[in-house]
Amino acid sequence: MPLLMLKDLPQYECLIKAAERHPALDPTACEGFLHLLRTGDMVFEDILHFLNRHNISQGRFTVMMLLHRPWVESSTPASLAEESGVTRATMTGLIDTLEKDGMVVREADANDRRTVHVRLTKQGHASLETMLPDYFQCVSRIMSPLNERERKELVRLLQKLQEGLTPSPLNSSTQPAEV
Amino acid sequence: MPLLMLKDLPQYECLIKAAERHPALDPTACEGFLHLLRTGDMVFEDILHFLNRHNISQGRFTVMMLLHRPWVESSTPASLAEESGVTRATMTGLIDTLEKDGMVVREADANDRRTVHVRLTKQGHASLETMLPDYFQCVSRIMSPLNERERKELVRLLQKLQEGLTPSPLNSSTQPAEV
DNA sequence: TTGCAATTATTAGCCTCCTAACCTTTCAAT
DNA sequence: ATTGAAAGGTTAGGAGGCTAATAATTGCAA
Repeated sequence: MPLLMLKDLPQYECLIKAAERHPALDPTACEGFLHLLRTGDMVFEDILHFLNRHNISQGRFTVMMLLHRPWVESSTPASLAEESGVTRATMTGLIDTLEKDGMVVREADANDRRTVHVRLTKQGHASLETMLPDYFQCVSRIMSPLNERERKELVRLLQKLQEGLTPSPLNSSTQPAEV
Repeated sequence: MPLLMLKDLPQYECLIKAAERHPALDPTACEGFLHLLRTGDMVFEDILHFLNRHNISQGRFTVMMLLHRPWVESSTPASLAEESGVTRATMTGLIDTLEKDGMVVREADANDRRTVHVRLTKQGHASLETMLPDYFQCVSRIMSPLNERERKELVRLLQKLQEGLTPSPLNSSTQPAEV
């Protein structure tokens, strides 16, 4: 289900009229809000086509990207869940499928018998490298309507919004991810 | 699952370095792309809190909003599915739950015995009116980091992206929605 | 008028996420 | 040493999407 379920966005004039009935409605806020969700949906739908082309789910692709980082040789389910933003239970299922497909292997930890290490297989690395050019072309095409200056301005505005939304600044513990 | 599964966004320097290994990677495109999905996720997470406060799902809230439009007295499941961007099968389930909760009623069509009309009950209208002030305050708070000029600029940039993504301009058949 | 295609709504079954509970292992405090 | 809390991974069950198939109805065309 898309984040924003409305197929057609309300016109600005409609928002103005609706604001007469609803004092709390801020038209420009609503307009920006709706366009934000809508654009995210359309971008993600484009990415879904990429994922379908390569017969992989969003979750499995993200796990493979995380394990493909040059300085990461292996990782644990808990760490992958944390970096991905899914629960550990969900990560177990993602790893199950990836392992069944021969993309990753589970390995026991020598010191702590609770922890498991997940590593991309040779086939996993090769499979991801096959997808990446298509992925980056996809991203470039999506952003192509904006020039360099507009992209920078967009990022600046989005960062301002993100700062206002960050619940607690304590989450900057882990190292930033890489593509 | 969030649209973007990475908890921490890659730093711009990481993108530069990754571009050395991947010729197709455009750093500024990736940066904008990642921030766009990330911001959409954070905004939507905020809305999820609103929905949980009022014990309603995103889908059911959208259906009630569509039926609450002043010029809409009733609508059909097919039309609601179309406007919401979900399948008719999904819409059947949403209406089932709303009907069970007394928010909407199904009514037979006088002329076409295939079609069903869905209408908000008095209780449905009242229930939605109770949520709306909280909803609009939520939206206003989310957009509060940007001033009027920045909001307009954001909408302009997002619209440019949307135009590049629109698959076919034939979809402008239905009337734009209202909040 | 009779038959066939299109449309409406629904049902059934699948997938993937989630929460809650569970078992094992580790670690720390007594 | 022992016990209890914390952490890692997994399992079980539920919610909500989706596609595909089904049943009833309509409308058009031969």
